Amino acid sequence: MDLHPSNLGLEPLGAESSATQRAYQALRKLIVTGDIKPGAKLKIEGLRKRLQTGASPIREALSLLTSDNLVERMDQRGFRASPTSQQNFEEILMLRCELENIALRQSIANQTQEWEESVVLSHHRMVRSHSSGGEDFEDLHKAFHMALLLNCEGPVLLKFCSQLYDLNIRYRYLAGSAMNYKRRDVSSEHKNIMESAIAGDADAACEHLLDHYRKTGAFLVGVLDEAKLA
Amino acid sequence: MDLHPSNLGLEPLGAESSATQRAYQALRKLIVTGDIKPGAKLKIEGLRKRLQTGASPIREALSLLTSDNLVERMDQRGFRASPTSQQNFEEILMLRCELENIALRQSIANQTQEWEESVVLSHHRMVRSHSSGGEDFEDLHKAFHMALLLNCEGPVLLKFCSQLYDLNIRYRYLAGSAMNYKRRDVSSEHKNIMESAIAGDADAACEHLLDHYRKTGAFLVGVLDEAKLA
DNA sequence: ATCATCGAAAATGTCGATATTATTTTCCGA
DNA sequence: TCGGAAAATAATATCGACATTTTCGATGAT
Repeated sequence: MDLHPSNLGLEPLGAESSATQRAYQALRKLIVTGDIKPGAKLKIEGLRKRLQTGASPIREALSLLTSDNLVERMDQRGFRASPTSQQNFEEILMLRCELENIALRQSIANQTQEWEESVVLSHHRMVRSHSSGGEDFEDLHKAFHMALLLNCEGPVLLKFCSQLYDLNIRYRYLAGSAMNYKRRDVSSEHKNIMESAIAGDADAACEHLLDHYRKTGAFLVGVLDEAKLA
Repeated sequence: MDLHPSNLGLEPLGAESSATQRAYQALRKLIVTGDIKPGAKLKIEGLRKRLQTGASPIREALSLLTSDNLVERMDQRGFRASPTSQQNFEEILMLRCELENIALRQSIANQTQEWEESVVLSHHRMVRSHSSGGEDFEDLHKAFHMALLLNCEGPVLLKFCSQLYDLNIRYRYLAGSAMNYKRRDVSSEHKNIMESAIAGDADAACEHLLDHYRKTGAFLVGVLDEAKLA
């Protein structure tokens, strides 16, 4: 019964029905992963050839991405990928902490068996992909974090969280995607979050979650600083 | 130097440059004010005639509105105005309280002379329009509330607040726009917020602000309940 | 009489072309 | 030689037409 298509970016990416959806997903990925650099101009003609589709779907996809804060529209001068900055990163981090704190507490308050199981399952899949060096780790990582929140019964809140996740992960790709997770022991952090959440201890779960974000954040600021990004 | 066009919905609506912008603003207004009813199907052909423009601008405008949560896209079945519900209203109210609380505190923390003046000015304009029964009261009311937050130096946060404001005001129109403000003494609430903010008292300002929202919210839930909306 | 299936009508999504607008290059004058 | 205006170039924004999909209604069988 879910009529909302651009749901949370967690659909099976394989066979999208409309060309617009394909272009939307493809462009989103290109921008989030950094294949299209922050601030880069997005020329319709170039994208048309790159994605093998017409101009209309491209244009609609860009319009959708505009309101996701991944693309900016310059009134009669086309589109460009949203620029990055340390200020922007810190704002995203702050908003993520605030909103996910709310969402996670609600999720835990509404605790059900199905939700518990979905959290355990998504965690397991993420861990398995990580140890086997799976290519889909990033998707599963997002799936895990969203699974934690998904029980909160607030569609708008969830959408904000999903948007902010994508905005944030963009900075991780900028710093080199593999590196971060090898150098930090992030597994135990995930495990702590999951276990506290399942145990119904909202305070502990949120503390672990926000800690996780702030540590990742501090780490990233350091790396990005070296890379002279901002 | 502000390149972002769909800024916060506070631009002069008069002469938009592109047809897409015109359609976007027009459709937004039609939906927010309830001229287009919640859940109504948005047929391209109909809108094309109604707004005197081509199909492409309409489609792009609808795509933009989709990410603003004012329009929903059904994969191969066109668009429709987002439905309303009491749950949705309560979520919006909650998020507004959380986010504006953050934004207002930051605004006050960054207090400057220009900001103070813009708050006073926008308040005065709103009051004047109200007493003279001006047609633009709703726009000025939004301008006042946004002016309070505008100093917070967080573009994403501001955008969220602006979006939530529009989602919220939609419910007020649903209940009959004039009625609400006549029956409640909202003037003193506004005044309290403004004076506390200018005085630099963040705690008091936020308390007044959230109180203002919660009172309006409770009032609206009552009215909407009678109207058997949700 | 009810339900399923088929067909007609309408609406969506997509494409190619065109006019308008921005950008770059060139050329002329100071 | 440098600055600025004007033409040339490129890119965007918009339109109209077409193909595909959905929806609604009618027909016919059980």
